[in-house]
Parts: sequence; C-alpha cells; structure tokens
Amino acid sequence: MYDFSFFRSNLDAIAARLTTRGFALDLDSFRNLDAKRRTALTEVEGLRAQRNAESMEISKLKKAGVDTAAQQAKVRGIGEEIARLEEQVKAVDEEFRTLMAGIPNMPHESVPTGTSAEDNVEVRRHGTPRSFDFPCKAHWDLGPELGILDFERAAKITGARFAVYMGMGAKLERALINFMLDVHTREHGYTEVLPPFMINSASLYGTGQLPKFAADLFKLENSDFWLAPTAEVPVTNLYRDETLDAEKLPISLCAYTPCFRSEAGSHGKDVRGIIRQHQFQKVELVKFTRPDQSHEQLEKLTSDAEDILVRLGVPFRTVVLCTSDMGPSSAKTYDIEAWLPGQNAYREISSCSNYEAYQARRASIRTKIGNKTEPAHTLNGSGLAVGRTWVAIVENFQQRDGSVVIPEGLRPYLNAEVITPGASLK
RNA sequence: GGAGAGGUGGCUGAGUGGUCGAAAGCAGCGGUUUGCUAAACCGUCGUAGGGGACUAAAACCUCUACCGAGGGUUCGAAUCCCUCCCUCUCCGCCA
Repeated sequence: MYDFSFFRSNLDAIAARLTTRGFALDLDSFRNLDAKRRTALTEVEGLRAQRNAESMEISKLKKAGVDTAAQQAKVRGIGEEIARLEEQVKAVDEEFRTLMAGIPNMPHESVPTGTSAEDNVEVRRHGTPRSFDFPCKAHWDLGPELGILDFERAAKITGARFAVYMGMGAKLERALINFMLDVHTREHGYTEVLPPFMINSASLYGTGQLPKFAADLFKLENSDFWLAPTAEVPVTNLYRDETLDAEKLPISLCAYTPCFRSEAGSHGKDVRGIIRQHQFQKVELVKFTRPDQSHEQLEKLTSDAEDILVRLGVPFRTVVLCTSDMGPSSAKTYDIEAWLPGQNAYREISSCSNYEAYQARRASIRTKIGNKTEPAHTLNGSGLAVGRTWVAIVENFQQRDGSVVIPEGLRPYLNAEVITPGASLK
C-alpha cells in the first residue's frame, strides 16, 4: 500500500515505473475516484462541524433555561443528512481502497526490467551438478523405494497433495529443521520464534494475502482462524500496529512452521512428489529494518539462506526476479534454486524479498527515526523450504544401490551417515 | 463450558451524557541551571484523513474521525443500550 499523498504527487512517475511490471495504472479512474472521495469527505465533514457547533449552542441555551425544541429538530435533520452522505463516503472510500490495494509495489531501481521469468537474471551459481554414472531417480521413486515416503497412505488418510514421511524420511525432515534453525540462530544472528500455525484475518490483511488471495488459503469453519500459508504471516504481524525502536533494528527472526496452501489454480502442476503439497514445512527468515538499510539486509538474508545449501553441498543458483516476475508486494526478490537431478533442473527452494514500506504501511509497522515516525521496512525469505531441501538431498546424494549419503554437516542431526533401502520400515 | 471483573494516549491512571482528544504522573523531546553526573525548573509532547496557505515538501492555520470492534439511543456519547472480540480471577473439563 502506498502513502496517499506521495502517490498523488508522483502519479505519473509511479505509473511509468509500474508499467515495467506489466501493470497499467488507470490514471483517470484514480483521479476520478480520488476527487470523488475528497469531495464527499469535505461535504460530510462540513456537516459534522455544523452539527457539533449547533449542539454546543443547544447546550448553552439549555443551561440558560431556553426551550431548544426547534433547534433540536433542525439538528436532527442535519444528522439524517449526515447519515445519508456517510453511506456514499463509505462506498466511495471502499472503492478507492480496493483500487489502491490492487496497485503493486514499485520495483527497486536495481531490478531488471522484463516481461516474464525468461528475463530473470542469474546473479550467482554455487557448486556443480554431479554427473551420474547410473540412471538417477526422482525422489518420488526413490522415497517410496527407500520406505521413507508414502503417498498412497497419505491419500488414504487425507488426500491428494499430501505425503507421509516414514522412519528415516521423517527423521531427515526433523534433522533439516533443527539444522537450519541452529545455523540461523547460532551463526547468522536470528532469534527463534515459534508462532501459532493459525492466524486471524487481520494478520492476513497485514501481510497482503487478503483480500486478493483468499482462494490460496485454508480457512477453519466457524471461526476467524486460517491455516498459515507461511510463517511470514504470524511473524511479520508480531509487530503490527507497533512502533519499533530504531536503535534495535534490524530485528532478525527465524521460525519453523508447517505451511498450508490450497494450491488452487495449480492443478496438473508438479503433481508427482513433494514439490507442491498442501502442507509443507519451512524455516522462515523475517527482518524488520530501517528504511535506509533494507537492501543491504536483503543481501544478508539471501546469503543466510544460501548458506544452508552451501553447508549441505547442494548445487544452486540465485536469480534476481525481473520486474514482471515478482510478487505484487515486493520491491526486489531473489529466488534461490537448488539443483534437482531427478528433474534435471534448478528448482526454487527459497524466495527472498524486500517489501520496503509496502507491507509495513498496510500492517502499520513503524519506526521512529529522529522525531519522525515512518514505516519500517519488512523482508522475508525461506531459509529454507524443508521439503524441497529433503528432495535435494535425496536426489543429489543418491547412490547406485538406491541408498542416500547424508551430507556431513547433517549427520549429527540425523545420527546416521546413510539412508539405506529397507532400513526404515520394519 | 459456568460465574465475576475489566479493556482510555508509549506506560501508569482519572473521567459515568455537553468546550474531553481526554486530568495527573512517568517516559520522550526542546530549553534554563550545572565543573561532570544527578536533580530542579520552564516549555513541548497521540494517530489518521480533509480543507486552507505555499512554487513545493515540512513547519503553520482550520475542520473531521478515533477512548477494544461493530451497531443503536440522543440535538449531543469515552460516558447509556445491544452484539462481538480480547484480558484477568474463580469453578468445571482437558494435553
């Protein structure tokens, strides 16, 4: 969300910048609505001022013992007029807010201009994809063969797009969670948070999932609770409606949570395996920063996420998303893509974004610099998606005999050096 | 789930129909005093949105809204009524 007065006075420049992300800002309808809203506001507020003044007058007359029936009747009329106008204001205001909420953030100047994912720019590459001297398998074959992943029973107990991890598979997931949390809290300076996995709609409005993306979420019946689609929602909303001490910034938090997504609209996409599930586990990194420090903190956050893959020895590349490929709230986004030999491709395993003030303004997360209060900047990124990291390990480190060699750094967490066929299910 | 108490500015806390956006204190900010620190004293100090003024932003002038949220009563609501949410205490149940 934008600051209205800033938006108004920079309309043309903003519109021009937004075209780079394929968004055509309708200047006329903005100007019309804005004018309509302001006219309506001026009118109601004028009437309210009149009513306040007349009521005050009545108060004085009553004290003086004068009969005020006539004045009261008159003011009652004003009240009715106000009520009528208020409905108009409400309608126009809502229309205006809907329009404003639909306007995406301005891309940072360092973001490459482009029209599709093709125009994303690779900024780094780490490690070399291994060449296999045997036919390598995808995790959806390897997992069930090793007895560490079960799709059929998951479908029985819940449904499609769910998986059950068994034995060493479950342990690997847990090991990865602990490994990631330990690295981020011990080495990268994050504070661990364990938030509720359900959140209310105010929180979803704060981070921007609502009102536009309700279809992507699971809502609980008979309550205002939703299953969190990412820890970004509870963790960023921790400081909703608060003013943060600038001295304490940046605040760096990391949280493990399961994430729940309806994946509406992605039917037929990634149907095999655990790449795209209704429930997946994630360790999320969230930062609150001063406005002048958010971009350097985005670099830090991205490299903190990359460090997990470096330590695990999984090859990856990092791309900066072009103007049209970013999410609407983001000013700049890096995707980290891990090499998955089973798919012979780099696949997204983390997405690290700087929302600048866009999200903070919605959620009213502010900081006081000098004696000026302004929106803080919010950032977040996966550090990492645990299920996809699980896939990366199983696929990258598979052996000819079907076993999986565990990266050294992870061995203490798993208490094993290798996952062998049949070792999991007795 | 049952019974009770309560939600007011960054915090503590007055205010039960009429200059209340809200007393007082603390914190904060500006200043005076001071060898330094501390203290004292004076001043200032909520957020958001309109309008005015201005080349323009800020400061400024002015209006409106906001005392958990939403409705209602009234000429007029922080104050009265209704619904909901949240917090606390006790009882019950429970991992």
